[in-house]
Amino acid sequence: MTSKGNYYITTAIAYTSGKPHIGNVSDPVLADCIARFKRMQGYDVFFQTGTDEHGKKNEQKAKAQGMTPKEFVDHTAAQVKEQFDLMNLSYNKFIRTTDEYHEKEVQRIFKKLYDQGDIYKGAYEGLYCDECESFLTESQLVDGKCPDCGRVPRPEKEEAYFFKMSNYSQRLIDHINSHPDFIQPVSRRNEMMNNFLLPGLQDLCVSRTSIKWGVQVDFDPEHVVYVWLDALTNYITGLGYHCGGESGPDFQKFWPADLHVIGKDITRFHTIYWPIFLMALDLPLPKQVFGHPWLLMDGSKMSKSAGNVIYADDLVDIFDVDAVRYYILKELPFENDGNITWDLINERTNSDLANILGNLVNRTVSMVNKYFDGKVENCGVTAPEDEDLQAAAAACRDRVAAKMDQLRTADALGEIFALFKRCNKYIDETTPWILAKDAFKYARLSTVLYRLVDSIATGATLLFPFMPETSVAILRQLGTVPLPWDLLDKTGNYPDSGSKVTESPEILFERQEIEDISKRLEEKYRPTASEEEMKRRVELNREIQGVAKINIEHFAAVDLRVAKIIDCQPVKRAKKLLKLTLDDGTGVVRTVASGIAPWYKPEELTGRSVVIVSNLEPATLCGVESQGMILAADTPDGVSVVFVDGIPAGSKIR
RNA sequence: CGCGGGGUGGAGCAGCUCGGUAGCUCGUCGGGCUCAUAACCCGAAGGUCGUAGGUUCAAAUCCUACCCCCGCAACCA
Repeated sequence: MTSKGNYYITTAIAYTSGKPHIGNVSDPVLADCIARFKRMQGYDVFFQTGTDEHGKKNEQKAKAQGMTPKEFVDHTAAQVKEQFDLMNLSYNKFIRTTDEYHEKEVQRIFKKLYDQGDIYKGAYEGLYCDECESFLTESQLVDGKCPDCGRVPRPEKEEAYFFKMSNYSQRLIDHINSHPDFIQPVSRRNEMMNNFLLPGLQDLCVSRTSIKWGVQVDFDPEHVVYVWLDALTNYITGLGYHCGGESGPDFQKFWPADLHVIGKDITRFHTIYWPIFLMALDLPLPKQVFGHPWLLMDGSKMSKSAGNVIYADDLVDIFDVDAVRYYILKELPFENDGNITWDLINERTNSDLANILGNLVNRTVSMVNKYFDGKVENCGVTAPEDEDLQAAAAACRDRVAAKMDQLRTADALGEIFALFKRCNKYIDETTPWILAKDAFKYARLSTVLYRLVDSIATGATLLFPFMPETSVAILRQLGTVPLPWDLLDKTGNYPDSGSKVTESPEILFERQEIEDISKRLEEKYRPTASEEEMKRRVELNREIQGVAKINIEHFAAVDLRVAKIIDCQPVKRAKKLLKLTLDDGTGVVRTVASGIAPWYKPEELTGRSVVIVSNLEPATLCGVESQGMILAADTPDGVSVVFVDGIPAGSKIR
C-alpha cells in the first residue's frame, strides 16, 4: 500500500513524580487509537510519548527517599513505561527529558534564543525563604511567614532568564484566528484568547537558579532551564531536530506535528508558549492541539490524598486491556469530563463487549461449526433482508473515519458497535436454526452465515485501532486476517470459500458481577490495607517522635483559654471559614475565624464552649480579623472541634 | 458581583454553534427466540431538558435574572 502521507502525533510527556493513574494514561490511549487508525488508513505515522523528568518536585522526592534525582526518575520513568506498555501503546518513540541528546539540544535552543534576543536576563522578584530555598507568593504566606518552616522570608531577587513573549503574540493571535481548528475543542480556544492572549502576555520565566535538577544553561552554569522550554521541546528533539544544524531525517519527514494530544490543564502551554517558541526557532507550528477532558473518579478528581485513585494495572487485572481501552475511548468525552467507577466500567464491559460483541462472535462461530463443519461458503442465495445489513457494513468504514477526523473516538466506536448490533438483529431476522432444519435451505443458510462472518470481519477490522488484541482475536476465530482498508467500503471481502472458523471459540469477554469484582478487590487490597495501616502507625510514631521537644516555658507561652461561642456566621466567599464571636470571660467579645465550615453548621456551634489560643497574633482571613484560634483535631473524617462545655469562659488551661 | 465548566426520564451521556417530533447505552416491565456468554431480537413505561421571566408562530437550543454542583483561585490562626 502506498503511503497517504505522513502523520506525527504526540502525547504530553508524563511527569515522573510517581506511578501514573488511569487518568494519566487516558491521553496516551487516545493518541494511540488515533495513531493506529491513521496507520490503518495508510498514513506513515510517528507516534511519540515519554516522560518529563526534571524539576524541583523530583529533586525533593528523591531526597526524601534517599536517592539521587536520576535514580528516582529512572525508577518512576520505568513505572510510567510499564503502565503505558500495559495499555498496549504503539508508540514509535519514548522520549525522556533526561536523554542526553534532548538535554544537549535544549541547551542549544536556549543559547540560540538568547543570542537572537528572545531570551533576556532579568530578575525574578519576590519573597524568598532561605530555609526552603524557594520563592513564596504573598498569598502563600502564613502570618507573614513561610508555610513550611515558619521562618520570615525576605525580599529577594533571583536572577533569571525570561522569554520575551510580546514580540510574537500578535502573530500567534493571527494564527489562531486564521486556523480555526488549531485548538480543539473550541471552548478552549476562546479561553486562551480571552484570558491570556488578548489581555497581553507576560514574559515567561525560563530559568531558575534555585533548582539543580535540570538542564544546565551552558553559558551560565548557575542556571537551569525551567520546565516548559525543556519539556515542550521534546516534540522536536525526539525527531532529531538539530538547532542551527542539519536535523535528522525523521524531523524533516514528520515536522510539523499533525496533532498534540494533551490534557486540558496544559492547553495554555501548548497553544501559547509552544507556538511562540517555534516561531522564535523559525519552525512551522503544529497543525492541531487537542486539550481533552479528564476522567473523573466517581465525579471527583483523582488524587492520592483523596484515596480514590484507580491504576491501569488494577483495572487490567480485573477486566482486560482492551476493555479498559474501550472504556477510556468510549467514555472520555469531547467537551466535558468523563466519569469512571468500577461499576460503570463493568456495566460497559458486560453489555457492549460480552453481550453484544463477544456473544455475537461466539454464536456465529458456533453456527458455522454446527451447520457447515466450520467451513464458510457462500452459495449466493440472497434475500431482501440482506440489504440493510450489507448497507450498514459497507457504510461503516467511512462513518468511523468521519468521526475519527473529528477525534470523536466515542462516536466512532458507536458506529462500529451499531454494525455489531445490526448483525445480532440479522440473525434474528434470518433465523439460521430454522433454515438448518430444511435441507433445501442450506444454500440460503450458507449465504446468511457468510454475510454474518463478512460483516463481523469488517467490524473487527475497524476495531483494531481501538482494541487491537480483540480485533486480532475475532479475526483469528473467523479464520481470517484484517480486511484491506481500501476495500472496506464494500462487502464480500471475506474469502468465500476454503476459510474455516475456529473449532472451539474462546470467550472474548467474560461477564462479571459487580459483587464478585468487589470481593476480588477486597481480597487484593486487604493485605495491602493492613500494610498501609502498619505504615501509617510507623509514620505516626515517627511524626510524634520527630517533633522537637519543648520545655515548660515554651508551653507556658501559649495561653489557652476556655471561651463560649456566642455567635457564629459563615464568611462570604470563603468555603471553609466560619466567623466565631466568642465570650472569653473578659466581657469584651473576641472574633475568631476558623476553617471548620465543611464539618460544622453555625447553629450547632452557638452556645458551646471551646478552647482558644488567646495570645495568637491577629491575622486577617477573607476580610475577617481573627484574634486567636480554636483547638480542633484532624481526624480521618475531617475535623473535630475540642468542646469543653460546662467549663466557665476565661478559665486558663495548663 | 474572582475565573471557568456544568445542571436533560433511576444511572451514565448526546443534542445547544445553524431554534421546529428530546436521542443513545444501562437498568425496569411485557413479549419473542433458542444458534449463543441467563446472552440475542421486538415492544412499553418513565423526562414541565435546574428555577423564573423574556424574544419568537415555535426554545433543551437565543436573551436576562436567580438557585445548585464541580474545577481553579481564595482559604483551613
